[in-house]
Amino acid sequence: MTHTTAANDVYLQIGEAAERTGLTQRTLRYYEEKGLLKRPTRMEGGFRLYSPEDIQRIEAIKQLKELLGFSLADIKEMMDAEDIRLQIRAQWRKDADAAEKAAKIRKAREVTLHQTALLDQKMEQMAAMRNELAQRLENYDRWLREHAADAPASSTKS
Amino acid sequence: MTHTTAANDVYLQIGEAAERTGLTQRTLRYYEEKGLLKRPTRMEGGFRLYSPEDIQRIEAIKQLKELLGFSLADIKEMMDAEDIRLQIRAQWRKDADAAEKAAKIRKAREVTLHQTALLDQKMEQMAAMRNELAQRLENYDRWLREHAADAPASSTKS
DNA sequence: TTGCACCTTGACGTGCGCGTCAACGTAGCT
DNA sequence: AGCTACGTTGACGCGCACGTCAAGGTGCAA
Repeated sequence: MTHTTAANDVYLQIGEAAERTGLTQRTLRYYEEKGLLKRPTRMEGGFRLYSPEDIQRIEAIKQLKELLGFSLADIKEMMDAEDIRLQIRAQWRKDADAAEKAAKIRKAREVTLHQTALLDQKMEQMAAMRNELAQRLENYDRWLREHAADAPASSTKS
Repeated sequence: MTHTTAANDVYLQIGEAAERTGLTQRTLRYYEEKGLLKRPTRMEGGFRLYSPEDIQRIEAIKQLKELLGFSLADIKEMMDAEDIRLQIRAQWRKDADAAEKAAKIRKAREVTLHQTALLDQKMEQMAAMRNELAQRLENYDRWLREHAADAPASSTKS
């Protein structure tokens, strides 16, 4: 409330955007530089203004990177596919060439299919891993239960 | 069969180990240098000999890295925990101090619990993502079905 | 219009995860 | 003993994903 620019607007300057997404300003500029983010709208003087959609996109990127460990190059591919998707939705009525639309959609479908396959593979492996860990945990717990009273003279607390 | 060292033995030199695991010799040495792999047994002249267990461990590391995108530092933590686990199993009978064993086990349990939590979180997010993709796929397919006959004069095959 | 917080674009620095030589030793066949 | 493939330890290089100044412009309140 002190002197924050456009306090009631939903558009965020880079500082606020960084804070909200948990990234740094440098990172946001870097993503933009690498084509992961489109150039956001600017104020008169050139200050970046991030729309809510921009913020969403940033958080999507963050997830893909931190959660799934994809490289920025990988993510760019995905985002490009996503862009095509949105582009399709935008041009839904304007462009009348149905054949071309079908081609685009098939392309998008293919990419999406590939992504789901990758995801499925990862999830499968993770599930297997999780089972191993769970089993391990059970073993620990069982041992601790069985030997709960065996300790000779250790302090009983903690 | 040409002149491969100890062709009938299960122990592998670094070249073969690299080939089997799909990593490079440099990477294997690097992992060893970083403490991710224990120093493997050596031949007289200092050549590394990887045991089947070593190979397994290498492949575990590879999975954790490539599949889940963990950093080598993260993986080292996990492997250290795993080492403690194996150490416990090895010293099962020798060391009689039950209290100490319990402490180790509780520590290992804690680490394992943390790992499962991380995994669960990741899996949850991935499942959500997968749903989005699946929905998208459905939309594509539906569109393609609905507009299958709409195309003006496109070839009917494919 | 001055002041300060916030922003801009370079440009160089940094840690990770290796790649890539260089110089040299070893294993095993002949 | 010699040849050659395979290995050893440095040490420097590299691309990625940013971190970190530096030098300057912008926005807004006082």
